[in-house]
Amino acid sequence: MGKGEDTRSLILEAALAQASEAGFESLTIGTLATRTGLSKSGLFAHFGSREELQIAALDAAAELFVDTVFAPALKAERGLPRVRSIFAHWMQWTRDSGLAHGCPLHAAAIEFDDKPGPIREHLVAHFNRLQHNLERALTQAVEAGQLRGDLDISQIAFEALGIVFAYYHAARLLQRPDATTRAQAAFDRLLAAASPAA
Amino acid sequence: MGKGEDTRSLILEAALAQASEAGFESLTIGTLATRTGLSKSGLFAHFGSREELQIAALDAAAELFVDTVFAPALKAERGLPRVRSIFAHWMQWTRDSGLAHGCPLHAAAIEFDDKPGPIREHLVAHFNRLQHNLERALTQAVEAGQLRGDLDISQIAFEALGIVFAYYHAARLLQRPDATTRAQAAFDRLLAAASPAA
DNA sequence: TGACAAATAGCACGACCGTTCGTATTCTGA
DNA sequence: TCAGAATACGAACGGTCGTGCTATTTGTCA
Repeated sequence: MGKGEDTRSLILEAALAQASEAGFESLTIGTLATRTGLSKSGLFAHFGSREELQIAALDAAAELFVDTVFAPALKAERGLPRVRSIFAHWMQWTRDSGLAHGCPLHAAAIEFDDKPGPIREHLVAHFNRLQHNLERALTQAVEAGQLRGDLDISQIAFEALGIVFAYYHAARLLQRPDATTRAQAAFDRLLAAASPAA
Repeated sequence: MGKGEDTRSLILEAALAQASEAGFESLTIGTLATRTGLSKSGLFAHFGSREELQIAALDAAAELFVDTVFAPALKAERGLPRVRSIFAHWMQWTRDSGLAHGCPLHAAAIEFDDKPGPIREHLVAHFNRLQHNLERALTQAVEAGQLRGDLDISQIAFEALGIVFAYYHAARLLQRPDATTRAQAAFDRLLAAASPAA
């Protein structure tokens, strides 16, 4: 009950767009107030502090990520198809979720990797969950006999993350048109080396 | 001639440390003035604008990167040894160069990937140079017969960059002790798949 | 419909931002 | 040594920052 909840999620929506464009440091009360049409103090009252606002936005981003990347991948069948589906959704998740500019989680990862505090802790938890979800999908592919049994799952997840980071870098900063192709090739090679046939 | 040059490089040294700790957005006149013991206006006079200061710091970081990563690798012999040397220096270049905290270039890459302007252009140029230097070393390994002749050099460079990004992420944000091992394993696998024997 | 709570606005605060300008200090070369 | 240039400082500016406080509006339920 209450329309406070409504405006709160409107604020968070604007916050995600802002974080996507210019990072979490740019998540300022004044900017967000202008963006939502609220007054500074009116917006402020919803969170109590800037840090709480940043945490709320971070958690919202993580939730949106799960909904956009992992949830749809559940429709693909268990094992390799689901792994490939996760990767495909992952690369274009900001587009799919309306965050036209970069991945807020990636931005936060660099901005807060050296700043202890609750934001950093939330961020680490989100990335650990991402890693865990990814490893589970990979494990299922192993169980289905689609990937080698002696595989180091954690290593595959590590390298997959790297491919996505390189993709973001090439696509966004360098604006390279071959970014998608390169990332896909890297991922295919990663899975090929992990398949039992070889 | 002149002591202006001296203080200027002292300022840039402090700026690199600051950017390593908290990113380029944290490169503020006031902070840097305190850090160097100069007055705000005194420091300001050396650059004329904050943006010029940021550009100078960015260029200094890129120069330091080349001196710390590529220059020492020239001592290793041409081909695979040099490629491996580059990678080894790359992973620990911030330690080697006294920037105890993250890589400023990596931070800048995320902070400015969506902000057009001279800073972004400088950054793109630096990363293109990095890519070029890396590809040259790889090409030499191909010419020496240490890597396959039909190799897509650019693809290898793309994936190597991804491995380094994943390493930064695991080592800094997640503080995972296996970060170095994972990155080295990924790089070894990358080179193994590119070697002619297979 | 009226009372009460929830939500929002208005205003002020101290701090820091980049920048300008006039002045003082320090260095340098003849 | 002494003039002139190079360098650094201090104070002030208009802005924006996060955050309190007090009103005022808005929504909700008996």
